Amino acid sequence: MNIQESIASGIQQAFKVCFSHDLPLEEISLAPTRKEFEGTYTFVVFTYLKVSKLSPEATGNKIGDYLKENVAEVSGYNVVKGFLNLVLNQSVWVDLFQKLIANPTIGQLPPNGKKVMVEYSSPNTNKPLHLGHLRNNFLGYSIAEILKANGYEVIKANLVNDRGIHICKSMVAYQHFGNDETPESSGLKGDHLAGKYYVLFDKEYKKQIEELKAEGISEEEAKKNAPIILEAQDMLRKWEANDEVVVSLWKKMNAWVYAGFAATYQRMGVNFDKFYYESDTYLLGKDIVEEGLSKGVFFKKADNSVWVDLTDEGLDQKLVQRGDGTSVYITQDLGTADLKYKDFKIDKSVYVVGNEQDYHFEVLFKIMRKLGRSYGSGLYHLSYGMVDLPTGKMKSREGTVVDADDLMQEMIETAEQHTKELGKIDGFSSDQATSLYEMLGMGALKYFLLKVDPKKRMLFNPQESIEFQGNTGPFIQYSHARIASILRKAVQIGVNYKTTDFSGISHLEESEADLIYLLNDFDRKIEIAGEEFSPSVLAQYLFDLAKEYNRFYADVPIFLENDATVLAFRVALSEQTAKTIKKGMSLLGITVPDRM
RNA sequence: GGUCCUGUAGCUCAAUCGGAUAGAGCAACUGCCUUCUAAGCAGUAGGUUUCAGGUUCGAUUCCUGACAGGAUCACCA
Repeated sequence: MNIQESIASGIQQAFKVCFSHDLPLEEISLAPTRKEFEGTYTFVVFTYLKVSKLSPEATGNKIGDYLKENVAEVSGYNVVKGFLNLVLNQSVWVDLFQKLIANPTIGQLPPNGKKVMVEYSSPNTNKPLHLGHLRNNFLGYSIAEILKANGYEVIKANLVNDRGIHICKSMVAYQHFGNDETPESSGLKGDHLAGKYYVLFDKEYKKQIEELKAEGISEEEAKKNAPIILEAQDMLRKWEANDEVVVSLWKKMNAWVYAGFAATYQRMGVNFDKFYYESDTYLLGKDIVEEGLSKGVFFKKADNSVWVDLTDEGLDQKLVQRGDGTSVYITQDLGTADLKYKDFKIDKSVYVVGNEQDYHFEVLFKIMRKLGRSYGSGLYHLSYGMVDLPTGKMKSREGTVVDADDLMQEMIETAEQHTKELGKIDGFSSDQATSLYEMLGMGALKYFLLKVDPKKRMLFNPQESIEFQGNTGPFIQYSHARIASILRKAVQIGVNYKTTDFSGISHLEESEADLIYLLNDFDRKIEIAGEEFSPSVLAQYLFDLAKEYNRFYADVPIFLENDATVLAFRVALSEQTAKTIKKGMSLLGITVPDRM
């Protein structure tokens, strides 16, 4: 039983004894005491005045007295208005700390026997990744790691959008303007090469529209009849008919793009257990349409099109198959959802997709639940907001995007410059220095994107957003490096912090108790982050932890301590903090250095 | 127009699902390196939580209504 549980059960007893009232354990909630007051946990008594039939103060005092007498961990209390602040015995902290360091699997909850798939990234193969994709990839990777830490078996999946009219646009433009250019001949990364032709297509398309308009054709008609768009549509038909020339071009350009993506993913530090390709899955879902019809979940209209009626759930009627029997977007998503289940027998499925698709996923999930899928209740759309630039929204076709590769490179270069200015690379080999810059640059970028609540849209200012001080990745990385330095010194002068028994310690500094409180909170934060699908919970926690450690570091000189046990305790406290930071940051996909 | 999301310090974000005097970082200003890494620590200043009502011991949080920003409402994906 942990401290909170034993206090809660003490409160339950107190209610029984003092007010002859049965209070269910789940109803008892303890909040951390605010810094200004003495105490660790606070119990708010206002709610229970009807039960106690006493004033707030008297109620608090009565419960406080009972807890002080009957709960070993509680050494004192104070009541301010209706807030009962509980002061814990100092020995509680030392005991708690000894338990923490005895646990070899820090930050890993026991297996829960459940399987979850996290689908993220899901790029289009007609253009390179940009800033928005970075948020998606970092979020997806991190939430997968967080779910693992919560005891799930996790499958990371990437559903690659490798077919459709947008892919054909790049291909048509390449046929026209490519001159057999290749990544090798152009020196461009494959995905950037494909992206170049996607932009060229749009340019030519716009030009043709203007030409048609000059001939007196309406804009609407011009958009439909520009020769190059007709060509792209024709190419899509040929692709679906397995035309040899089209398919071989498609394969060639896709291979370039995949090579480019692989390099980008590697630098991002993300990975996948399973790739799905829309070119394989786009015809799925027809059997589910049949199933839905026979179960009465779907219905047919006069033109033979198939619909689902979600008006009873506050939504509209939604088309799931066209009158001519061809699929729409949601048809294949229905099929893919089932495919994922068939492949892995998953209990839950998380889709990391931007919030512009909120409605789509609401519909998709409602349909799967109506169809009675076993995983229906485990479907979750991790919807995240856009990343805006100071100039407004990013638009790929207008070239106002922040390219992912460029941004990562820039971050790493900034980290290098910053590190050199601080003169911190004495004794580093050039390989070590390079990997440090990479670690810091990527750490800053990932932390920046992950510290914000996913569902909020956020602003990215290339000039100002990336800092290395304050609430940033490098600040936490720095704290880790500081501790690593302490540990090196401890080993050097022979401190036996791993085998010392700390139970004799009778006094703790405030910052030490606060640190233990935070360290003990790690598992709970992992749980919350998992339940809320929010890495930002962990990011915030790690910042608080690093902040608290730095406070301790400034307040308490470790190696000047005369008492060998206390000295060893402080080193052990440092080590536990380092382990927690390292594990926590790894759940965000961020690595931490031993020196910087 | 319907639906959904968001609105907190000059800026970027928090606030433990209704709790105490709303907290951090950046930017500004003051201190602290002959002591374990100053990418740090301590401090000053900065707020009518968009606005108006309501619910109650208590509201940034819940309800209603405005206002502002965004997304979506395709037989596109």
